[in-house]
Amino acid sequence: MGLFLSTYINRVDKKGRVSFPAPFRNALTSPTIVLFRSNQYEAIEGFSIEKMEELSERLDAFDVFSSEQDDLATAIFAESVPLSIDGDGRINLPQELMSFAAIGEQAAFVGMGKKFQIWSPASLEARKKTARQSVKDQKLTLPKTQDA
Amino acid sequence: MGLFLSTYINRVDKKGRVSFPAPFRNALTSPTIVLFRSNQYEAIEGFSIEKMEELSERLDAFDVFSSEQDDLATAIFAESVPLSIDGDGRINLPQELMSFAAIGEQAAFVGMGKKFQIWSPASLEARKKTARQSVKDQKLTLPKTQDA
DNA sequence: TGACAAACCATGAAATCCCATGCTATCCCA
DNA sequence: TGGGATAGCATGGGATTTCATGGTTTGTCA
Repeated sequence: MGLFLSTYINRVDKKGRVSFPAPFRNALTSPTIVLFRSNQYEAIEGFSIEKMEELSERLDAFDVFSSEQDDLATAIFAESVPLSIDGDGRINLPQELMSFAAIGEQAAFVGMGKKFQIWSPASLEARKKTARQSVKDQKLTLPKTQDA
Repeated sequence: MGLFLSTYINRVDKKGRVSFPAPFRNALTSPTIVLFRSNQYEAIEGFSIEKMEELSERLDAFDVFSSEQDDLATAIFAESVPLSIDGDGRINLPQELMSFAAIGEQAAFVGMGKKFQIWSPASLEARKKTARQSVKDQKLTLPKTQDA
């Protein structure tokens, strides 16, 4: 599976339909995604269905004893919404998620590698600013991979 | 994967197409590159999509739902622009990146080893001048191993 | 039969592909 | 070594396809 990269802003029509960005579609191996509320922001978070299955396995294997993880997993799996991409490359954003993320006429699809988020464009701008700042301030860097 | 070396200046046509220098193409293993705004200069930076995949793996070291992961992913992946090189060896420079780097009719491709930059030729000249001066003044040398 | 969701169709704009051209560097052979 | 043939490359223009987006019809289920 490819990566979700870049940011795309698409229009939400009155039926709640939005075009799922073509590059994101190409990153998927199956036309099904899973959406749920971000636990940090007023935004929607999403994975491919494969990633969701992988998460589930990981939780089963390692994290059963962390109650914190368990709560999170429970919340996510319980509240997640599976959506399929229609023949025209669109998804139907559930009303409840839209209002949670304050999404109106436009939705910003934000690529984050293996996951993506959906924001109201206005909130996203602020978020990007603080993300950049936070990386700078905390001097966050990516750890090196162990060479195989 | 080979290295990006030397500097090439190519013409940007009215559709926003530029020939991606042949030696740079040969340095790639897949015809997809990723561009983003340099955070130091008014220039575009880029590398191969493989590099991006490597970054994604490193990001996996963080917990999926941690704010560190989120900050990094937002700062890195959300701002990037994937582009594929067409059958004629050209890319389509997004308008937004072009104006950020003040690129008009010509684009200068600057090889920097594993990454490259794209400049407006004029800005590049200025930059080269100060870079040379800085090397002279500070007697900069290369570390034995360097971070990307 | 009515209401809602899903499939289907239409359209304009933008990105991509395809073909053509001329220039330059390289090759090849006398 | 000279010089013509050849191939690679940057560049331009037109044709074609993709994509986002809007509307219409069909299907489904109460």
